[in-house]
Amino acid sequence: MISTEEPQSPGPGATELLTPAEVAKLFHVDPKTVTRWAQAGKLTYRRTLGGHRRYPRDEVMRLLQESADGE
Amino acid sequence: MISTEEPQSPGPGATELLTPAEVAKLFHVDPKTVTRWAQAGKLTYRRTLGGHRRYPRDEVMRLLQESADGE
DNA sequence: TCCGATTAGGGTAATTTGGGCG
DNA sequence: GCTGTCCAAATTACCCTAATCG
Repeated sequence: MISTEEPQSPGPGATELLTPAEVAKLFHVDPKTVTRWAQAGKLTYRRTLGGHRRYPRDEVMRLLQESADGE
Repeated sequence: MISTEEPQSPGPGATELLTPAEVAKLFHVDPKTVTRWAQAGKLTYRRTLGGHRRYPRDEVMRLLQESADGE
């Protein structure tokens, strides 16, 4: 059975990365807020060669689910 | 990323979230009252990494219709 | 290389939280 | 029991310019 999840297949060893805007929309906060979370060590991130932050999809989705009260 | 504003369809696994102020305006009550509804278990919610509450849009809209009706 | 959209910074308002009171 | 308001602290939102992304 093929997984009916996201059609993204980065491949082995590669992590799906989300832009600050994507993370911001998931939490319904400002992209700047996501940046503060990263600076506070609440979010892991990688940086592009130009200095922009990219966030691991797995990390973000996990935190999003953990934030639910029904969890 | 084109500015394709999509107020709906946030994506799989993601729920559209509203701020306490938005919910408060929809119900015409104080944001504090919305917080009490959440604490009382009458309203499900998620937390930002900073501790602020975000409420599922569909949940709020459903309760809003129920309250408007003679339920 | 040019170009639109996004992001990084910093600084300042506005909102939210939690408790308590009426 | 339920709601609105006051308070202080913390968090988030919006303002700007310059640089980066695609």
